[in-house]
Amino acid sequence: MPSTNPSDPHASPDRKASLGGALRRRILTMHLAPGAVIDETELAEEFGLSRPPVREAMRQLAGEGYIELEPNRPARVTPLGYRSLRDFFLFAPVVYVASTRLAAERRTDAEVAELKEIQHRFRAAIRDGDVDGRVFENDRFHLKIGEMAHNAYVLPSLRRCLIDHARIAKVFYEDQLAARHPKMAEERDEAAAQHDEIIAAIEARDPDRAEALVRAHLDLSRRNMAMYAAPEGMAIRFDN
Amino acid sequence: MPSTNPSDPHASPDRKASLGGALRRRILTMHLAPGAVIDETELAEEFGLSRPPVREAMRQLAGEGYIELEPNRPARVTPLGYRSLRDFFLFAPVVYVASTRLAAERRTDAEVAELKEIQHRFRAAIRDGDVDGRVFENDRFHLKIGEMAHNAYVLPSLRRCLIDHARIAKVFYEDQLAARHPKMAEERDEAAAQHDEIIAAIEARDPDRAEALVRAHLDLSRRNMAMYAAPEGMAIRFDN
DNA sequence: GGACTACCAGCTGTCTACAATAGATAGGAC
DNA sequence: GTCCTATCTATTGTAGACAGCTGGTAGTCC
Repeated sequence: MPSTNPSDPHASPDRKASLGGALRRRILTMHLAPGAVIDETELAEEFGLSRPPVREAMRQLAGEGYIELEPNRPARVTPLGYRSLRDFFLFAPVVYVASTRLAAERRTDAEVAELKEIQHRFRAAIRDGDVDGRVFENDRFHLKIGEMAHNAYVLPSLRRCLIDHARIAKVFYEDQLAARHPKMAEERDEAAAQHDEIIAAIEARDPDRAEALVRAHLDLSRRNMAMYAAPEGMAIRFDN
Repeated sequence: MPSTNPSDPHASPDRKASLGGALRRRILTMHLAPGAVIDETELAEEFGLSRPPVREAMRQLAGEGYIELEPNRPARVTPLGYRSLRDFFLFAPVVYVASTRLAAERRTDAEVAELKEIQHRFRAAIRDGDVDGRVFENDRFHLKIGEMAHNAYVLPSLRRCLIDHARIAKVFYEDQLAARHPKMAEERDEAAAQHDEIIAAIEARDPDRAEALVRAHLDLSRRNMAMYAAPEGMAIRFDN
């Protein structure tokens, strides 16, 4: 019985919260691939729980959009289809702009400080070549801005977008060919620089500038994704 | 044991779906007031279920924003504070406009037909003075438009807004003093007429007109809410 | 008389065991 | 040989019982 083992890292007092956090992270970083089936029994054993609390956690994750449930069928990680990309770039700007504008108007000093800490960890992950950490801290960064908006409706909307933001980004980052592309390093640095500018605009309580910056930030992602999904043809001549 | 009673209306094959639907409806129509505690045991008995499936349903509802959960504390219906009104009218236009524009671009004929059916039931509820039915069908109407947008991110965002749209409207409609106000009947008819115009714009695949209409629709609600929350002073003279 | 403490009731959280359903596999019929 | 069908297994869904926490109450001490 794994739960009786004191060295088990998951035998902590709140194993359920641990389960939820772990599942979210695995889905965001694509360690659980879109469409992958999730076995209740397996998770229960891994976290030293019985199935009912695991099932509760699954329901919650389903409500948040991480997984999808069908009756009498195993739970599956929310798929990420070709349509997701289009859907995302249609709706995400709306949510991100609303979130960032409100954050610029309503932020507290303590929140700005916390945002800077997240950005610090984000830059550290880039420096260390830690792709998962980079995806995760980027998620935390935008989520924190959503919290700073202090609006009960913005935050859940943003959360749903961020799930697929992270997963779309991960697809791009982990592609080895794309990773070697010189534009890749450029994009990485520019994204980090944009984060700094967004922080500055929010700190200065300047919604207009914050909006312009976050639009540019999303546009950078969008252009990279387009380049990745529909690259230029290879420079090969068939004339030898 | 209520579940063994064949005449029990809740002993249907899918009691859990029934539970979720009933709870959502009760919360939308304010039969479960904001902040009200929800007793698991009570619900389990009412729907002829044991507590685990009830708890699962609660988690799902929490994820969707209907209720709030805290550890070792009873579940509570999501509160509806003075800030909710402001938050709602700040963010709802953004979501409704996105939803309606996309619906106008992507709708199918079958969906338009279904939307007209919902509108038919909405008008019937108004005619019959059925306040709960009016609130519920209005919710269904806007939700259907969200489905017609065929965008995985818009729909959950809209869902969260609609929960409080229904509840805010219910506060207004059920106020007896406001109900007697002559503006009330006017607003009722105008809202229904706007629904018809929105349907027409979506059917005509005209996103711009649909956007203008839905903005006007929200503005009508907003003005009424403002009037309700901050009415003009009473016309009483203290001179006798 | 007021305040602190220990007990107690009720609820939430969890576990084990059982029932029901879906998919897979093997057997038989055409 | 192919298709259909029936059984069988693995997984999901549910029930009932137990453990742990919270809040209230009553009793006692200062």
